[in-house]
Formats: sequence, C-alpha cells, structure tokens
Amino acid sequence: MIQAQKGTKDILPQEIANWQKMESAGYEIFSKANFKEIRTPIFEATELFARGVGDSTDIVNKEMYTFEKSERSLTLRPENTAGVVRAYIEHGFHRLPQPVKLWYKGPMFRYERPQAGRQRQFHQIGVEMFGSAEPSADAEVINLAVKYLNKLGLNDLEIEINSLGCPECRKKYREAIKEVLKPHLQELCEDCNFRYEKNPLRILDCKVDSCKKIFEKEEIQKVILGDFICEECKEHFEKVQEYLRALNIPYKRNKQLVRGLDYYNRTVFEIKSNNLGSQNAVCGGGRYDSLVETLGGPSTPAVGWAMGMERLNSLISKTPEQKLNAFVISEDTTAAFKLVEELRENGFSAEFDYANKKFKKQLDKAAKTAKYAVILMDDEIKSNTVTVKNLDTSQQVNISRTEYLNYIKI
RNA sequence: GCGGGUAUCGUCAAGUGGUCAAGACCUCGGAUUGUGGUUCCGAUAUGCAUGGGUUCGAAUCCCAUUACCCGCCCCA
Repeated sequence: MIQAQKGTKDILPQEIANWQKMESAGYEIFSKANFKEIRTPIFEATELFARGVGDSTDIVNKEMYTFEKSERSLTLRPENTAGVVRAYIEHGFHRLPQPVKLWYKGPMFRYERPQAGRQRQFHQIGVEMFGSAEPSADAEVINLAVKYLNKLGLNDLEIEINSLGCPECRKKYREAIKEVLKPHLQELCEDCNFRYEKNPLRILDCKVDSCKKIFEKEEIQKVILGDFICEECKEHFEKVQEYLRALNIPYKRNKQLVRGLDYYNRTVFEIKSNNLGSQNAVCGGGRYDSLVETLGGPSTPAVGWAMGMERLNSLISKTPEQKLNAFVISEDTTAAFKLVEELRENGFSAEFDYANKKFKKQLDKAAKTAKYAVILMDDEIKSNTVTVKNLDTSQQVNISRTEYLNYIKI
C-alpha cells in the first residue's frame, strides 16, 4: 500500500471545517485592515531562500527540499516571506501607494524529523506589510495577529516581544557578545561555536544546558540585559509598546528572543500557547527592513509574521459537521433527481438515494444526514404534493409542490 | 543528525507459545412491501507491519527491515 509520505498528512472531510474557518477568519480580519491576499508559487529558485532566509539558518542549511530541473536549482518554499518579497519586487509594487499590505496562506516544506506540531509539509498563514518604517506598522501587524487569534476563539496566549536593534547597534551588540563569550568558547557546544562566527545572537537561543549555564554568568547577563540598542531603535521600540498598550494587547518583553531567520531587525515577536506540547510557538514574526534590498529591490522597510496552521488547528475547538437541509425520499429516481435539483436551485443542500433502496432504508439515511425528509412517493406524485418531515421533531405535513419550499427552514 | 516508544479488521481494541484470532463502534443485509435515529438477528481479519529464525506448534520468543508516534536540535 502506498502511504502518505513521512511528515505529510491528508486533511480529511471531517476536519476540513476548521481549515475553512481558519481561512475565512483570515480573509475577514485582514480584509478589514485592507490587507490583500497574494498567492505565490510553491517552488522558487533555491537562491531566493539562500539569500533571503539566510545561509546561517538551519532552514537553508539542512531543511530545504531542493531539486534540479533543466539545470536550474529549485526549492519547495520553506516559508513565504522571501517569495512574497520576490513578487513585490518583480511586479514593481514599490511604485504602488505605500504601504503595501499583503496576506497569504498555503503549504510550506521543511525536511525535519516530524513530531507533535511539526510536519514536513505544513501550512502557514501570514501577513507582510511593506513600505512603512513606522512603529505603528509593527503594532498593526501584531494587532492583526491578536485579532485573528481572537476571531478563532483563542484568548489566553502569551505574546513576547523584543528589539534586535538596527544593523549598526546590532553590530555593537554582536561584538559585545563575542567579546564576553570568547573565554568560554571551549565550553560551548558545537552549534554555538558555529553560530559564534555566523550569527552570534543566536547563541543566546541555545537550549543545551551547559551553554545555558554559561549564559547565567554575571558578566554575560549584563551584556544580554544591557541596553545595547541605539536611541532611535529604542524610541521605535518604545512606540511599538505604547501602541500595544493603547490597544490593550498584553505582552512580555523577552530579551533573549532572537528568532531563527537572519532577516529580522528591530521588532521581533512570538505568540505561544501552553497547550501545544514542546513546539509551543503558534506565531512568529518581526521587522525586516533590509530584505527587499537584499533581494534586489529598492530599500523598503517591512514587517510581518507567520502562523503555523496545524498548530492553530490543534488549539481551536472542533466544529461539528453540518446536516443537509433535505433528503428526498422516492422510488422514482427521475422524480427524486428533479426535486433535488429544485431544492438546490432554491438555496438548499439536498441529496437523494441513488440506488433507489426501500422506503425504510431511505428514511434511515435521511435521519442520519438531513434535517428534513422530503417524501415523494406514488401518493404524492398523484396528488402533486410532497410530504415534508422534520426529522428532529418527527412532525410532517403534506403540502403542494408550489408551497413546500416554505416549510423547509435552514 | 541523536535518543525513547508503538505496530492485531475502516476505527477503538482483547489476546503474553497449544483446537475456529474476543468484544465494541462504523458499514452492509434482514426482521418490518410507505415512516427513521432506542430493539432483535445476521455478514465482515485463512489474517496479527514486512522478511527471516527458534519450536511438534508463534499474533505471542529472537533477529533484521519498514512505517508511525514522542523528545532533542530547529521552527510556525
């Protein structure tokens, strides 16, 4: 038997309602804020992700689905910010009135060991806002994330934010960290030594106990907790927080939050839930003011986030399956077919028994699947009527073919 | 890449070396030729992830493989 591949899943009819809910809630919330949906291809040039996501990241280094076709190196998208930025540049969106506000949803691919809340093909929904460097833009996208989650009935979430500063002040921070960690290099794990050269900030994210212990040292804590960011960045960050407070969005400052993608600067944030197991982040994002330029476009500030829809799905309550409005019971297949069509054309969902089974079987099926049974047997056909039976109350009425539709209520 | 766990019908499962592999749900058929969802009867794994081995005898013991789940790493 051929099975679905490791880390992939079928989304079955009985669980599709939640997915439709996640999609329509996104459409509703983002449209109100004038964010437009964009759909970009599922594969892109490998180089887009190498340059966009960053070659110090695990995503690019070991998790990409890359293949060759006609001497081109292509990669299944591991995330969608790079793709959206590519589209923004390619279609000259920088000449549109700014800011340009976009949202997307769709499958992403990362070659990792699957576990709870993590698959190889998974889905993200996200927003990207281009062309505004204002702190109100940061607050707007965080606000949208919160409103979106609220719309799905999620209210008790932990929002963590931090500022990584701009390239200039981050440089200073990076140097300070390298300086203070230098004496401990030997004690740090292999990954940390790799990060030390490539991306020192990520060292603080290390989960290895022996590394964590080193970070607790006083002189290192002083660097971590010290205000390394410049006045401008600090002011930006203050403003973001001011707006969040004004919107009554509760948040926590987490100075060790750095995020795993290279393109972030200034504001970064994550939204977590305790009900997710060890993969507890449902949303992650931040500002990426240099990415558009890195990928060959004009210098354009931007900010955005992405949510993992599988994780989201495990947090929202199951939506019960909808019953059909009507089930037509008849021994005359042609007559049943025509009546079903009449019902459907008048806005009802309707079905009949294709196999023309016995009356009893048909009623049985009707009771299981529909709210009303519409009976059209010989007697009804002769008198040009139908019998409409409410399957919840068992009440039924024989009524003319011109009026029966009024008796069926959705 | 590293570590732990699990594999018996569509689903949930019982079974721990000795005739036919429990049971429940679902599905299908019948009791009931025009009145259901609660009743009763019946059907449904020559098969226990796959391949070897031990044994008179294996779903049960051993070995290998595969798949899935969980954790680390990383991320949404």
